[in-house]
Amino acid sequence: VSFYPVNATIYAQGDEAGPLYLVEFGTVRICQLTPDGRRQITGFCYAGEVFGLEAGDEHGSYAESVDGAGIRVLRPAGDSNFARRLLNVALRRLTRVQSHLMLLGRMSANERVASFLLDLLDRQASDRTINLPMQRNDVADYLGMTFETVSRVLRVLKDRAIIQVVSAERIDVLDADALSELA
Amino acid sequence: VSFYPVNATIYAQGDEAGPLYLVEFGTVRICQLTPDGRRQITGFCYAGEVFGLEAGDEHGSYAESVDGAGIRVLRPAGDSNFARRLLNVALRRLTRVQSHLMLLGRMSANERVASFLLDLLDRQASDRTINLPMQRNDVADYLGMTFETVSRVLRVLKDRAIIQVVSAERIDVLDADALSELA
DNA sequence: CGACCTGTTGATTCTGCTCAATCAACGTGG
DNA sequence: CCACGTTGATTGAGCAGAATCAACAGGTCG
Repeated sequence: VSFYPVNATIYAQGDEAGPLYLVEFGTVRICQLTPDGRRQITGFCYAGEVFGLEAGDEHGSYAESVDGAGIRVLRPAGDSNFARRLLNVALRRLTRVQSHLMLLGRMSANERVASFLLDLLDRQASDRTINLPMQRNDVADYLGMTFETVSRVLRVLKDRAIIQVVSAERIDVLDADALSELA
Repeated sequence: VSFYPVNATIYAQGDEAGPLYLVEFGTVRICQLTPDGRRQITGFCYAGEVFGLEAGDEHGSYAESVDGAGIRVLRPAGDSNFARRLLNVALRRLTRVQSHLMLLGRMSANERVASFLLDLLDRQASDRTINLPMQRNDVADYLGMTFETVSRVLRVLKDRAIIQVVSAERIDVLDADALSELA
């Protein structure tokens, strides 16, 4: 298990692929860049989740730690069951990415943020408090919008008494039903 | 091998998953719907491609034939190599979907259409003529925009002498470099 | 204390959507 | 054979949502 401080690169685009990575604690973002520097975050990985699986022998995306993160490297065993386990990881990721497609292709800014908050709520197994380890810019690049718009949407949700912005990195959900309604 | 006429359902959302499908000829679209009926096409499958792989035992998306399509059903053998082959299919699809994320999240209408045309050019192994088996509405739902905008972008590309719209379902690329530049 | 970074808010612009009209291609029935 | 209805594509006008540009506040760290 190795420790990555804030914004450290775990692997870069073009690096040789192979090993998988397990998040022990902290948060990781998986990103892609356009030639002219626009960034799309294709996923966040939290404690207990696995990332680094990719087709080909080169990474098409890059991974960075969002906050301080502990990462365990999983070297692939030649195990015959291993393909099956990899398949599971790949399929889980696939469904995740596909609903992300829906979000980016067909949802408004309000809906995107609401969905994102609900997803966090679910993954953090909480029913009220949400922890946002990543900053607004990361959220924006994940949701396909600008950080200003993220900020504005949060304000709208606050004004409607759906959420409470306790601090920049902590949000309390006051009305989960209204949030589901929006998403 | 069974034949599906235009717009026929191959499997529906919620159907039991399991078998894979190989496109013998024709085109298939994979779609998802929001509760209120907005549609996102997550992928097109052309001759020689495989679809139907999903996590869980229920289909999260649905598949339809775009034009007349011949589909072969592949029943999974208990083969130990089978997991490996499934993994390959899943990984190929994953990279495809991930670049689609970039397209939906970070690209303008012009860039989306240009990328789409280049992708078709590549997959049809042609260097000039593109066949569009799907109609504008399908293209729009794939690219996360409206069919009117698709039409308008095509007009812009035509006016710039980058493409030639021979007919609704056939486009000739006059300047592939300019197209790459746009995408 | 000052410099910097993140986040919020405001003003303005612009891309793409909505609504609507028109047109071409096609099929049907008189 | 032609009038009619239907469907898909194109085009136009106006509008709305989100981006851009800009100012400012709070917090952190040297």
